[in-house]
Amino acid sequence: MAQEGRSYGGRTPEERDAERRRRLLETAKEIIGTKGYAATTIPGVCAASKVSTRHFYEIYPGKEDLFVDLYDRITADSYARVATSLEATAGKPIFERVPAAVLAYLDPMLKDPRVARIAFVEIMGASPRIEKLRLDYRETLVEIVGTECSASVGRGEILDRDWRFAALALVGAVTAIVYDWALHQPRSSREALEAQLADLALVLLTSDPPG
Amino acid sequence: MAQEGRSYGGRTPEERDAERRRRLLETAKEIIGTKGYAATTIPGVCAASKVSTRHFYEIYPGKEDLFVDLYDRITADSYARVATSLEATAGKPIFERVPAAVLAYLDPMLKDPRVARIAFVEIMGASPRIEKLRLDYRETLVEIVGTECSASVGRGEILDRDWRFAALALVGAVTAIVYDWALHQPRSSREALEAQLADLALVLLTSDPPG
DNA sequence: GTCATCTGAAAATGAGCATTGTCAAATTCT
DNA sequence: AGAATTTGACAATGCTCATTTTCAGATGAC
Repeated sequence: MAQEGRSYGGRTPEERDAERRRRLLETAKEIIGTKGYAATTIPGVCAASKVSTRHFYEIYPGKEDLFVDLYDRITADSYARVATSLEATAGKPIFERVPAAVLAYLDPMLKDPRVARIAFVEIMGASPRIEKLRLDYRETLVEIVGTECSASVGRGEILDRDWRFAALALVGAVTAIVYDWALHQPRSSREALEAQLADLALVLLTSDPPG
Repeated sequence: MAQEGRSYGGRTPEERDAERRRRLLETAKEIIGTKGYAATTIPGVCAASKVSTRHFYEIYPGKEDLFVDLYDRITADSYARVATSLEATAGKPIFERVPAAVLAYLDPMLKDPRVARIAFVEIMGASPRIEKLRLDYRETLVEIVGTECSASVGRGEILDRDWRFAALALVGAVTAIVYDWALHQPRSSREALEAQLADLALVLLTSDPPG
């Protein structure tokens, strides 16, 4: 019947909850990004993040929900970067906008191999709900590519083509390459990789289609 | 102490074993390719394939081994097709060999969406052992691409480039596209998709690299 | 100071399998 | 026919978690 609690340790209930959630997400990133989702257990995450299982279930309905929250935040971050990039390059030619947007999206994965593993590998086929989430998010990406590129076609910059096909190719290729780069040691410099990725994006989205 | 058994039902022990293995593999393909590896249980596979769990453990040490066997066979099949295709097009220009080999590899996945799901999604991050298997197999593919394309460079057909990067891009792109095609209904004709995939392979492996 | 609330740790519960063992019926060999 | 082997169904075991509950101590409100 407790309406909503009082302060404790100098923090409001909301602050305490947010702090626990932050620790859970940080630990989940570490464990899922290192051992994989299948090898991740709730007691394990709770122990490593110093949050009791009781508090865990006050925050999340279950294990899957923690993963969904984590993936949502990773994706939202990347999408926000893409939006910012596209705004920043508004009015510029597609040959500048596309590479900038792709690299903006990938920045979190290039900075942290755990994020790359979560977003590109662990997310796949983890569960029906998570798989649907992944495909829905990807569809948004496909639409963004289609919208931007179609507009560019209208401006006479590039030739029209099957944008869904091209977008899927780009997403698949970039996924495989970045995950491989994040895993391998030694590896080329981030700058070199980014130059290759920018070229790849241009080839797939802007160079004249065959046929 | 039984050395090795006698015939039963008109079949040798080896034949009976092979028959059970065949049923297990067929059922595993159906269940893993439909519900996913995470949702697959040994009792479930055994019931659906009419093999008792006792016999299952006479054939496989455990659950993971069935999946490994299935994936091994799927991969071996595709690799054999690639080898056959490359032999059949020996001496021909790279612009013919590459598309033919790529489509030869993909034939089993284009014929059966369950195979596409297993080879392209369920295999990812399923377990450390299976993930290593996937990456090892992919490395073989990367080497084949590198070998064939470098030879083509030597013949003056195409320009040299980072073949590992190009091969990973091709594998990643093709994976995403074929899985998407296998899942979506309605979908374009297989012929149309194959034409697009062939173009994609040519763009990534043979068209002049930027820079 | 006293009582209600909040906390972290740990124990308790329960479900879902993977894996092993049992056994009666079917088949083969001699 | 009779002994030995093989089979398939099913019961039994045990383990790994997810999820719930307990509880003694810490903290805040008044």
